[in-house]
Amino acid sequence: MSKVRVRFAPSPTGGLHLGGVRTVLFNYLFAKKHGGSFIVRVEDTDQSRFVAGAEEYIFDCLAWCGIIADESVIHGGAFAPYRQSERKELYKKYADKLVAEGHAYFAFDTPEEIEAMREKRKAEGGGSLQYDAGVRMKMNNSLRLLPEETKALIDAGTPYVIRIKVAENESVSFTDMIRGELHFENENVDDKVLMKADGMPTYHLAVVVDDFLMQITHAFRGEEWLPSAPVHIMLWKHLFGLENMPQWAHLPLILKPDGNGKLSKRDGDRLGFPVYAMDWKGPKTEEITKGFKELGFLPEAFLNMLAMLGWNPGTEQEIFSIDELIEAFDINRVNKAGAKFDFEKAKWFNHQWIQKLPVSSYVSKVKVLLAENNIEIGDDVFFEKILNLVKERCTLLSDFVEQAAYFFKAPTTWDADTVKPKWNDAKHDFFVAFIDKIKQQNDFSSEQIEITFKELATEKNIKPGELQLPMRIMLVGAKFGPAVFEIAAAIGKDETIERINKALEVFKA
RNA sequence: GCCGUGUUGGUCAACCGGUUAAGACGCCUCCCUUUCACGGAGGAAUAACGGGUUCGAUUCCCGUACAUGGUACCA
Repeated sequence: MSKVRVRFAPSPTGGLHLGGVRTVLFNYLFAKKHGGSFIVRVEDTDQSRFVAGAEEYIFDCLAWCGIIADESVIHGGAFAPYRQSERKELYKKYADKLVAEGHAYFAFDTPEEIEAMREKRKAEGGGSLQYDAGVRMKMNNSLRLLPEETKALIDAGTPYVIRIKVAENESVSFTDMIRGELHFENENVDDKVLMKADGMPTYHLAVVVDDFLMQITHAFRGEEWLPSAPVHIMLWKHLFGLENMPQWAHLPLILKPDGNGKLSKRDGDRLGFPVYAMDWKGPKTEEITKGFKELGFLPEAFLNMLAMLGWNPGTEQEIFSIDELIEAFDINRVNKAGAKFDFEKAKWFNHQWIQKLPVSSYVSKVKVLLAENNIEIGDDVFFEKILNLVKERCTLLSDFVEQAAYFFKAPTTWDADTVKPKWNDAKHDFFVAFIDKIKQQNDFSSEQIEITFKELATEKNIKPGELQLPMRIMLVGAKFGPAVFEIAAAIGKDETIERINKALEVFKA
């Protein structure tokens, strides 16, 4: 086998959704696994739907995921240009070749005429509504027209498209890496438009030409392309030869969690989770759709979660780094059926990765989050220590804001309902005495604080347990966080005393 | 309508003719912890339906149902 070359070919018409990222991922894993190259080209043949900024956005998302293309618009490479709009002439050449060899033809039909044809076929009760062998000799195209009539129309500047001429009484068979042997009867394939009236190719022509020119060996794409695969294969046969065709892999869809159907942006809005890798601002509405990145996902977790949607290693391992994924990935283990997206499981992956990674790898991201919430953090060493103390309570990076805030800022509200009903003078006296004790104490380690605390409680004849919760409320303000003595040790003696005193006043009132 | 693809617990899923049908998420119970978590131990919960083939089908074949994708001068 020649060197593996795979490609991801996004259409810059919107955000990069889960299905898109997973397609990239599988492409990337496969390429890296086989020491091949991963190239990103841009499918912008429909200029009317092209969204400004979408192309940059896609590369930003890939960069966040740590996926770097070997060749692309921004990374260069031997097969530039990578934008289909810049390769226009190339496609035309191949389309003309197809016409010259009788595999394609000019069609002058207006949209109205085609619509009329469909209505007629429907009325006649025929199953198919396609522009195919059954009707093409009744349409306004170069197959039915005399050569001089065709020429006259073209010379007169009549808009036309080029359509593939699907051979009659034949069939197409091919092997899909995921689905195995597939078979299509030509009578079910219609004469797809190859070149549009504006001179741009359709995806059908462009994908084949580009895959050939860019020497793609394995083509991964969503399952929604399966029905048009026969057209692509015919094109390969006519243009470049089946022996040069890449191997196909049609990936299963990512479905919405409730009900059925392809996951869409709307589902995310409705169910409250992101479907885009990063924040995406709609071109018209200016409305921002939340991304996994901004919600507080680690790219490692995001990729890990996506990889396990539709693929599994056949072992019980679920947590994979990108390198481990490359090592373990096997296209034969990709499932055929679509997978429903489960946000709870996605969060679980993120929680796992927050624990697994050293805090140093995400400390700067958390720092930004705290800064956004006006929380001053001290030096980095102390900050990382705090992160280690609270990380097991964090599912999203944004959880660190609440979990770490009280280490840097004294509480301003206290969960009084927890303390007040059981509050009494004896407890008040305990804390006054406790302050005196720790004032004299040089060793302010959590262990020593705990010893002092418990000894004093025993002395005062109060169960330590009954005092720990009030102490927590004093330091944190609420019922959460690591061991109280750890917190006290972390914030230091002075701050601890200050917080206890402050709370004592509040509880008294 | 026509064509394609798919169907193991609520979700992700293993098992590719013989299993008490793994594991994970979520849910429930208990333990740990006088906080919240983590962790530990348990639990409930699954092969769409009907025919074949076979000594034996969740596994193979055929129907049906359901779902989903395509049926654009969108990708």
